[in-house]
Amino acid sequence: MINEEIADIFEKMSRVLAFKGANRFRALAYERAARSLRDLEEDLPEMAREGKLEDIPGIGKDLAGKIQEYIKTKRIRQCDQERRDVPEGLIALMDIPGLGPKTLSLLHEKYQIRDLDDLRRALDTGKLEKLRGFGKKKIDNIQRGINLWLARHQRMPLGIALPLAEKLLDDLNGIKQVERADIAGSLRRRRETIGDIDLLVISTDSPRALREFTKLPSVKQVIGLGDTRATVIIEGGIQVDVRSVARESYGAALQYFTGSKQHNIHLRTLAQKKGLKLNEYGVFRGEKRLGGAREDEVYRLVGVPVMPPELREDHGEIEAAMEGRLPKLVDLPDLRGDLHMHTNYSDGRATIAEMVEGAAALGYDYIALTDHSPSARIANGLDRKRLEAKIEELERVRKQRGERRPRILLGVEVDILADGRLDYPDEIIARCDVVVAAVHSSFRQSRDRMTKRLLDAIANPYVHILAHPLTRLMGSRDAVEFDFERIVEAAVEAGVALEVNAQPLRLDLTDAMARAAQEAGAVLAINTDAHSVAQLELIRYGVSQARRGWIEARSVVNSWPWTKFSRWLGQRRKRKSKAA
DNA sequence: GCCGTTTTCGGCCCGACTGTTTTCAGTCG
Repeated sequence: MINEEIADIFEKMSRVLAFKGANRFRALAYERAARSLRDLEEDLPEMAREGKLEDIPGIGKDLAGKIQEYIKTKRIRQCDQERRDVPEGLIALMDIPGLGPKTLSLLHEKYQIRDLDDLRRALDTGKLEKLRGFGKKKIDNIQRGINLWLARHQRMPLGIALPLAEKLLDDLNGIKQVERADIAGSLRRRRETIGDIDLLVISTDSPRALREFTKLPSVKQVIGLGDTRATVIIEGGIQVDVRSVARESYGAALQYFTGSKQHNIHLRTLAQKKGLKLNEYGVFRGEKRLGGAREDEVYRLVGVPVMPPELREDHGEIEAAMEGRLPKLVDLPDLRGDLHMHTNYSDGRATIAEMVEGAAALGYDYIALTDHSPSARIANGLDRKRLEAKIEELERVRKQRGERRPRILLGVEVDILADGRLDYPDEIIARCDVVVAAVHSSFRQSRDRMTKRLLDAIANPYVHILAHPLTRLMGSRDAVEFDFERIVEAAVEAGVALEVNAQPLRLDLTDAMARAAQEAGAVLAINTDAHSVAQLELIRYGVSQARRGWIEARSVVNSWPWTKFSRWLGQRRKRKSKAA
């Protein structure tokens, strides 16, 4: 997409300028612009045609001209020129922790270092020690930064980071000097991938508490240790920052370290306009401290109602809060059922009875057991005969449990074949209470074919849910390509729900797509796709993803009471009979 | 390079930590 291409150019430009020692605010302007373009929903060429480029935050006359130039010629001359004398590999090195533009610039000038290999050679031969300002510690730090960079080149999925952080919280709470500990940062905002783990504590003796923290068994390496902050590496090469603050500043610190950066800048700007100063210690007017012990107090003083962390991306939540139109985000207790899970009839590990028992423990009112259709051979998809066997067993479990919840619905996860047909004939899926359709093969079809394929599936009157629409697997498989707007439109028209799949490597739909779908009037289903009893608990990742997408319970079919939900299940089929 | 309820110039979020510095620059979040 052209927006991304231009954002990349601006991002690089920002780094090139910093490297060259240009006015740092000029570099910052490019960085801001790049971010703004990445957040943009509209197509740049379209906005250019309508003369609306300068409406984009951070885009002024000059950058609008550069965007125009790129749309016309696929390049931006001034950016190409600026980049000419800066080696490509050097720019990438700015991602290494501890290496900034100034240091790299010096290394380039003195030793002609152009890329990672040059840098490592220079380190190995001990050349750097001769440079002014380069002591042993600094050189060690660069070496460590390189290792870290190589190890965690990719961000960690939320589903790995959150349990690790929760374990660390337990450990912190076990330290005598720690009064309270919380998760902050992108983890608290539940971003789908996490760079570092940020933790915050109140302590009776901060230096001591932090020292104790660095001695925990899970800590592999101490990067930094001060009176208010400790930075360590834990197992798996993950960086953890712990900050200790006074009780009266805790709310301000929690707000500050939760971010996002853009959200904070926006909030600070508002504070400034009111003549206030907002930092991690509190809200101040001049020297006078107005508050900061509680997070909601910080927001209130700035004149913005507090909002859930998942919204804090500066994607319109501050404006929405001030205008009193914050969404009532869906939450875990809202969910009354899970509509996508597998048993040992296909590739799940647990029996029907075990899955039902697990769902009962979560307090669900209804669930659908959705095993695979036959073309999913690796997943042991059910042919007609085994489907009959499953139906019989399901009946047995139903009888055994009597009136006890959850209600057990016969479901199926039917493959959407490459040509758009479903992997069961209508007469079979018509017998299922809940039909979940999904792509599991031919991922690389053209955008047009994939769009048609999904439209065909949505058009089938027995389909209730389009599962994991993007079909991505983080770190191993890219999302399939299709015209999302058309799919949403068709789903709204048909009353088909789009899934927010809670599997940590899927998180599919994305937050932005879920939000766009809800805005277009679509309904959603938040499901685990569980393959074991334990995986039923993954639901929280689906919920946090939905919350990041501003999703309200009213849009989530499996938060609806049984009568409303069962009516929705039946509605599709009535339409069919009306049409027939 | 952007931007404006201190507005067309002069700011731009702001504080902690580190290392090597004798008073601060670089980097990070």
